[in-house]
Amino acid sequence: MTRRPDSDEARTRIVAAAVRCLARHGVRGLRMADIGREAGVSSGLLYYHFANRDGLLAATLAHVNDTAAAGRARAAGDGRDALIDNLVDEISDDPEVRDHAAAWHEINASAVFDSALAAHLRATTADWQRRIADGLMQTAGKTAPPNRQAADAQAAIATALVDGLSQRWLTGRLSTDEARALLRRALIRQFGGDAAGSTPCN
Amino acid sequence: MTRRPDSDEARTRIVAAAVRCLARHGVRGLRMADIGREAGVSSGLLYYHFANRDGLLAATLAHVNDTAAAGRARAAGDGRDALIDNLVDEISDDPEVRDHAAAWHEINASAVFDSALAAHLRATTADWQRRIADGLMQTAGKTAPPNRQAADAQAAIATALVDGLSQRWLTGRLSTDEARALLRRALIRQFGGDAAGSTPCN
DNA sequence: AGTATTTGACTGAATATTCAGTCAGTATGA
DNA sequence: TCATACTGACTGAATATTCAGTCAAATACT
Repeated sequence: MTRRPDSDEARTRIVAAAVRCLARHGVRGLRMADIGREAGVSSGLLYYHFANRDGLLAATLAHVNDTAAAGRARAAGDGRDALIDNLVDEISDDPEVRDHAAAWHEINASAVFDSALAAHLRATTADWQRRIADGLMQTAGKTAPPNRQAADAQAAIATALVDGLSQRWLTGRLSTDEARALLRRALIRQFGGDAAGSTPCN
Repeated sequence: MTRRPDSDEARTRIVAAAVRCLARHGVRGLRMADIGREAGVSSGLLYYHFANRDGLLAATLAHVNDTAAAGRARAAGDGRDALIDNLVDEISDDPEVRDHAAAWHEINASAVFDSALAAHLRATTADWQRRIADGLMQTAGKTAPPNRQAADAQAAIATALVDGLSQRWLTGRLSTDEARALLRRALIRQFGGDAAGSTPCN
């Protein structure tokens, strides 16, 4: 706790500011000067901590990615209903949730043209899906024989649904309530009772 | 092939070039000079045909939209299976389909921070969903009472699913075959009605 | 202890770069 | 000759990047 200005702390503040800017203006609207202002730091310091705009962007995206993973990890609750609630809560009026969703979508969009980013994203998504598939396996026993492959497929579909609907929501094509209701409905049907994975359709 | 009054042809070439650039580099990587080069035309001509970058972008978006709508309209076939086939074909190794999907996703991503774009997108999406809901209504009679509201919801979910999975595919998190299989599976479950019996797994 | 020296986070004005948009001029067909 | 289609060098504003210099804390020396 020395008084000396702490390099790490500033770096962290910069990345946090960049996340906020990213959520508000997108990758294309991300200005170094804005980030500096938002972080309460000079523009020069950005270059002290990061090689250039791309470097800062990469760090920012990595941070969002990590935050996503962490947030999903802490989400608790047993059973299929809790699982669905967690997923539905990825869409919410909470500004923090919205910012996070916007940033996440920016990463997704950028990853189409950035293979390094795509690799990170692959890992995070795999993690997220694994967590859901695990949840499904634990609850499946009650209604159907556990089937890992089916659970994986359902998890993949579920996360894609979350992303697809949350994009509709972020672009104002669906209200928060509509998006949540549709997502819940879709998830219930996907995870739903009909002897789950026992029907391998392919 | 008259030599001079080529205005329309050049305009078309420019838009086509813009679509290609959009699919390759995203909105954020879209440079007027690049579009000119790609179209084999001077940068000045872009401004002869379009008011500014936004105007060209709007025309490009409209073109992608029209192409999408046209493609979807021509896709014929009755019944739920044909409907599902059409949706699954939004994911394909055909380079044209891939470019189109990439452009579509860029538009989606940009629309989060651009309300004008969002308005366009809202209209196109509504169109797409209506078409699907119509299809569902026509086939629903056989297994369930037609219910417009339910059909609308299913259509919204279906298109979100297409977008969500196709993003996974564009970022290399799913192969073409995986994405198509998952999408088909999800749609069957979604449309299948919980009157599950009618689920032909093809 | 006190004082000199070094370190490194940090600033912001100066400079470089990028890119949408312009314009003066050329070529072509009617 | 007139209008239209077109060119590409150029401009300027917005942005990214650099760098000489400041200052507080850490360290070394007496």
